[in-house]
Amino acid sequence: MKYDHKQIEKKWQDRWEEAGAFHASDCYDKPKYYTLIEFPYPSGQGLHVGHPRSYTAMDIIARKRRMQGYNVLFPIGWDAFGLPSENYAIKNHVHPSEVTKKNIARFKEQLKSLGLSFDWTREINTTDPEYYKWTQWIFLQLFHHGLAYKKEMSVNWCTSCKCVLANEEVVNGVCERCGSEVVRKVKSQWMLKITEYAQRLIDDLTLVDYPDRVKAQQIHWIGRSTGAEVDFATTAGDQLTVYTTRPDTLYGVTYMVVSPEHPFLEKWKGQIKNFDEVAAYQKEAAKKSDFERTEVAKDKTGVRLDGVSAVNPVNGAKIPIFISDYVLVSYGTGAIMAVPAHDTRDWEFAKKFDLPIIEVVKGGNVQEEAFTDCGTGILVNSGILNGLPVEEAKKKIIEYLTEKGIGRAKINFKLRDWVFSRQRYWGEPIPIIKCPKCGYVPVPESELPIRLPNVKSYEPTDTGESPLAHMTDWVNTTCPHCGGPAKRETDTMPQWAGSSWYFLRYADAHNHDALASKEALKYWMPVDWYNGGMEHTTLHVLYSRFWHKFLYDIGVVPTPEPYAKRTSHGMILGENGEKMSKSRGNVVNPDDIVSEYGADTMRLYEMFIGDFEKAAPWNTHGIKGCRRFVERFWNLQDILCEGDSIRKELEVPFNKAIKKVGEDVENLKFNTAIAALMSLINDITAVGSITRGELRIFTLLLNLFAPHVCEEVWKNQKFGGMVCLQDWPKYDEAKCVDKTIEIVVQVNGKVRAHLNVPADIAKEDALSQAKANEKISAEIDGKNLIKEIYVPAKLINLVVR
RNA sequence: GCGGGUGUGGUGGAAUUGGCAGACACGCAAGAUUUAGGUUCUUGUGAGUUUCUCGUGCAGGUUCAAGUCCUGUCACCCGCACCA
Repeated sequence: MKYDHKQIEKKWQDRWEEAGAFHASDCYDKPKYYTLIEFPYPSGQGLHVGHPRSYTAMDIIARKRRMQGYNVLFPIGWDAFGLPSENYAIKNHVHPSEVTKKNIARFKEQLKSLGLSFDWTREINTTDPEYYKWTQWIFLQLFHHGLAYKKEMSVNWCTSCKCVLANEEVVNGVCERCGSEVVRKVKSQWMLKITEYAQRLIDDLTLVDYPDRVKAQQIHWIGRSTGAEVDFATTAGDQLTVYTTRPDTLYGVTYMVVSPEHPFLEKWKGQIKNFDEVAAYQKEAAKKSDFERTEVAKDKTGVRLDGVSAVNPVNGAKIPIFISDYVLVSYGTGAIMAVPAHDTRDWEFAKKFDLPIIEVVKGGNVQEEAFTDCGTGILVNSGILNGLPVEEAKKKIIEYLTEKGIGRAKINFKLRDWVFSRQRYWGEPIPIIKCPKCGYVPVPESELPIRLPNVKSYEPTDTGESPLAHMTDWVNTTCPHCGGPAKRETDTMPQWAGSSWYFLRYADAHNHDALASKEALKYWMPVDWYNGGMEHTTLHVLYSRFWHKFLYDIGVVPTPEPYAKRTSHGMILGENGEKMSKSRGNVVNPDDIVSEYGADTMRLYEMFIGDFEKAAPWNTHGIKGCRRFVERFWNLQDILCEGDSIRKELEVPFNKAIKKVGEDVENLKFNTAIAALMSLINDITAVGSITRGELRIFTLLLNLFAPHVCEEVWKNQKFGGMVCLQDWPKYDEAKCVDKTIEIVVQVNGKVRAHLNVPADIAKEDALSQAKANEKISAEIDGKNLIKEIYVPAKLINLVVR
């Protein structure tokens, strides 16, 4: 019999489907296991070899859990709203839903050809009104709870997409998606108050099993800092409040800085003698995009306010106020107290503008560089704080300021609220009606979903309005509150909306009355294991944790966190070690691999390629090794011998392999799990034959990685049923150790001999055998034996002089 | 600058309570089978001046013993970045 992957793979994909082998059961008394992959965006390019890396890994976990007796949910769906489909639609004058439909069909076919054990009965699609009804419903709940609000604000505007971007979508000053320049623009936007959850998003990381690097990145992104607000009196009459993390250095303040956008500047117009200069600087700063602003970061610029100054509240010193773009209006209070002796940026600015530098923490040479160390310094020149270490001084000054009513302890976050509107067509309409009398009125829940109307042109407008704005029939409506004429919101939601809750829908994908039933959520949540890309750490994962926490607070979901465990895979790079991309010409098409070598080989190779969590370059030669392995497995059928059990000589290799494959898979060490199976097949080949019992175990193990060929062998050998529905094999710990072992004998740390001894040999026997060894005795005779090191079952080291 | 990570044969990568560095695979070489081989099988394969020595980015240290622990340093990758 020759191995023919084309015939075998299609056949078993069909049989699994006919048998419903991978359908999650709705009977809730069995233990459940929910494995999740990031549902793909069905792009026009089709599947990338990167997709199957994550999918196969979770497929392996899902298959193993089924064999371990769990009711497994391993679902799939489509994150189908988004710009590429819309742009394609604009260019080719087809409806984005048509494009999406076509792309999904292609993706589906490609995914099915990989033999992934998805439960297709729960397939979802974010662009389906039955689905986005509930995305809109969640938005309404956020609105009712004051977490969705409209705000006039300066936003990131992509000049090419003609669309607002979230902070998270701006990378190095350019649009994450298209790479075009991003500028600031003031627009009225829907915002979501993710900042309200900042602290809990940090705290609850202790409840989940995420890799440290993911936790660290989220914590860093949320950017909590503790410090104090301090009120400074000014000669203009207003109190200028600043935020500082170093209130202990208050006596060292020699000037203050406000951001160019600070509202006081307009208010103080009459008193600022050099207002022309100030206005010119403001204008210059506003023109710069964020990118330019950070590009020139090295050189500090600014203008001193002539006519207004401040007073240091602790020592009465009169201090000048500057305006400079190194202070951001969006963080803290938009103003700072500058302590050049102990802050690098303030130090640079002070040097440039020749401002005094007063040392208040001893330990460095503040005329040479800022001394920022908080651990070792002692306060000096600081009145009531003199002699205190930094941390104590912080406490004392906050107490003092609080008592006097001129300051208070304060916690700040770098995290900003989430800009939630997009001026594009292909997204969920925001279910809000703007009434001239009643303001923003939510659409009644009974009217959901608000469907996307058919428009003639999907082209975004240059005024920055959504294409929906031209649809007067759709836009003009009546106010649900007062019944008067009103207009619909024409902005749509960002792509992140549908993906912020999709894992909930899988629990009960066809429910018409709720996003999912309470019982289904209670049973299936949380997701037990979620694997995805590192690039979503501060986007999708953070956003969906936020939504989930909100839904938890209003009693919709039963768990405070959506994902109990999150892991991340490394990228698959091109053969040249660079990121795969069309422009680099190093893209590998998974279809070609599946067609030439088969899905089983492809799956094995993607798992064998290297450490799952690290990036790995694709290597076409490497695939051959995996194909050979599959064929060697297939050919085991030709060397079958009598017997239904494992023979003595293979007892240890088999027990070891069962143990190792099981453990490695749990730790994402797929590469070494496969290596263990390759070793095992080498052991079998060395023996020259295999019993039915041995082949049975091997097939059960390999089935996780290469399911099709294993089903075929399973059927050929008439083991009964389907291999994917069998029990995971057990091993005997006692049979995982060899009866005789090899002990290394070292002299002065250098290997000099190997001993074959019984595994349970006593220390004395081992030592005397070692010394009796010819080579060893030649080394040690006539020398002083100072030390004997014995590591049981491993090594002997004789130290001589 | 801050946070996270990586550095091992010709190649992808194994090896972590410190205990034989290079598992497994690719590639390469020799041999066998074959009309043929981009097939299969067998054997070999870190380097060298080969009874031995050297070898895990570099320089030190601890230890009987270091890829692994400590100190310093270099290079590269990812994320963030004037966040007070």
